[in-house]
Amino acid sequence: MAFDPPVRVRFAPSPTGRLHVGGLRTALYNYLFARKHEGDVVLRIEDTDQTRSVRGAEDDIRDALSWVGLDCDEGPDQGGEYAPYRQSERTEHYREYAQTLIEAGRAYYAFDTEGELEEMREGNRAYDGSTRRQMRNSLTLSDAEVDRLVDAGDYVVRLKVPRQESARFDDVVRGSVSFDTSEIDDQVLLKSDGMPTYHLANIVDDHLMDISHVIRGEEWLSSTPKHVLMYDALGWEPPTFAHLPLILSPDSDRGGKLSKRDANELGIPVYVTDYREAGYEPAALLNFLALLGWSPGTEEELFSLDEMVDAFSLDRVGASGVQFDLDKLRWVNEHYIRDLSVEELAEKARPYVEDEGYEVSDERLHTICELVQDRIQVVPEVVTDNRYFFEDPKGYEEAGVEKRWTDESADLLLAYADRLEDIDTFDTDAVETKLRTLADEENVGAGAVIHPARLAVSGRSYGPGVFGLLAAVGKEACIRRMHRAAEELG
RNA sequence: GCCGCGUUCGUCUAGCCUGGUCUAGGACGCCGGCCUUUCACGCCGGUAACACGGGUUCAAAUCCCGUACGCGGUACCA
Repeated sequence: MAFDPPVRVRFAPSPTGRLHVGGLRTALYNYLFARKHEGDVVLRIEDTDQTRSVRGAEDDIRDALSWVGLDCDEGPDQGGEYAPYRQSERTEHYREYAQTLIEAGRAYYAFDTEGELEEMREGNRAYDGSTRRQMRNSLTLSDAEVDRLVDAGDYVVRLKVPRQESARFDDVVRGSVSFDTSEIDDQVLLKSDGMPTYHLANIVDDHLMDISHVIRGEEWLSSTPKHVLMYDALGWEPPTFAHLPLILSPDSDRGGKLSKRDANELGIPVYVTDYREAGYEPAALLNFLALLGWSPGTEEELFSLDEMVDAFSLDRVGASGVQFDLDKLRWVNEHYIRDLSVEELAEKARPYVEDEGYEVSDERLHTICELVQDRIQVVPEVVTDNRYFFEDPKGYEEAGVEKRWTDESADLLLAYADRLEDIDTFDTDAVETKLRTLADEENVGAGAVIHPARLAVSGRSYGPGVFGLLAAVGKEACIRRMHRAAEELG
């Protein structure tokens, strides 16, 4: 469905740090909406704060987006007819419109020092219609003085917010939102270093780039009336706004936006590229994120990117904050892992296996992956959850021993180990046959051997089917581990 | 503090706009069972919610008002 004025959305991160999952979700929703309506996605880098800019951040953003496969139509890399796409390279535009605003009487120069501003704030006043007359600006100083100060170059431009008006706008997810302008202060538009603030740059670029829909986080909701005032002052039509619910920390006691600290303390990655390191499937991350704040209205939960594009609609986006749920992400990821071919899984798992210092042949890794594929949730668990494939167990799971190890276990295990010696082709069928005949001859249930064998070889009471497990661990190791378990567990 | 936004199972949500079909549906998690003389997958079942108080109405999760709570904003940060 294409819109009349063509849909153009922008994802506008600031390179003050690596791309956050919340940022990725914003990018996703923009992407889904644009693709759904056959529109364009613009990547715009909002680097107007030179002091907070972090080297490498832009590369990380690029990396993250390309890893998950959200491709933009225009941006610093691919260019486009609205270039440049870095705000630091567009300063002349901002200066031009700041000037227009001043000439229209909708903005003014201000020369207050930091000390003067501080003093005002201590008096609990805001720089607004009620105080601007007491400050040092082009509204209170003589023209000659203003010219002199402007020439000296040390000034800012502030928006002249009208008193006692209502600034209202429609938000796709929240409906009509309105603010009384007396609550809004005279926001700085152009900083003393010549750079624009977010507010100015944002509306100038959105207008110049023909952005039709502004889809961004709720933290921007309160600054939107300022933007609406500026659109009005410049005689521009504002875009359609959609403010997305914030992603909150899953720790309800802590509350607030999901932060870097939560990441470390709750084991949740916050940066997109950390999800890559942690072995999540990019498609799964996207799928999970889509569901965090949006609902298709059906009972489907698993979507490919294309399916999401199809099902997406902004008016099915919720308005309340959502807690990040790592368990749910893992569940989604689990499904994507099952959809992988064994070869793909093995290929993805290899680096994690090698990082742990283990060596393994392609053939054996393939066998291991086959065994564990439907019981892991993230790729690295091929090794972290199944170390016994690579080294002898360092101990035995206590609960398992308690439940499964009996007085006769050691003898049965030793007998089984003996019979394993006779096997030439040590495969799943062979170890199973040996075990079942032993159980028959000893007149015990197969479980009487199965459980101790699993415990001895893997150190645990759960895992892949035992016979496949034993075969994959190999003859020598199995026999060695059984002897050791018989000794240690008696 | 002030302003704005929000509030359905522990969590993500459907339902709310267009009151009755909601003894509130699904999913994650958790618990139990089946399958497997093993583990998991799978399947089946269970657990658990309309923040509170007033209205309006024959009827309210759904509409209105208030309160509480949560979140966001309140910078020459984005």
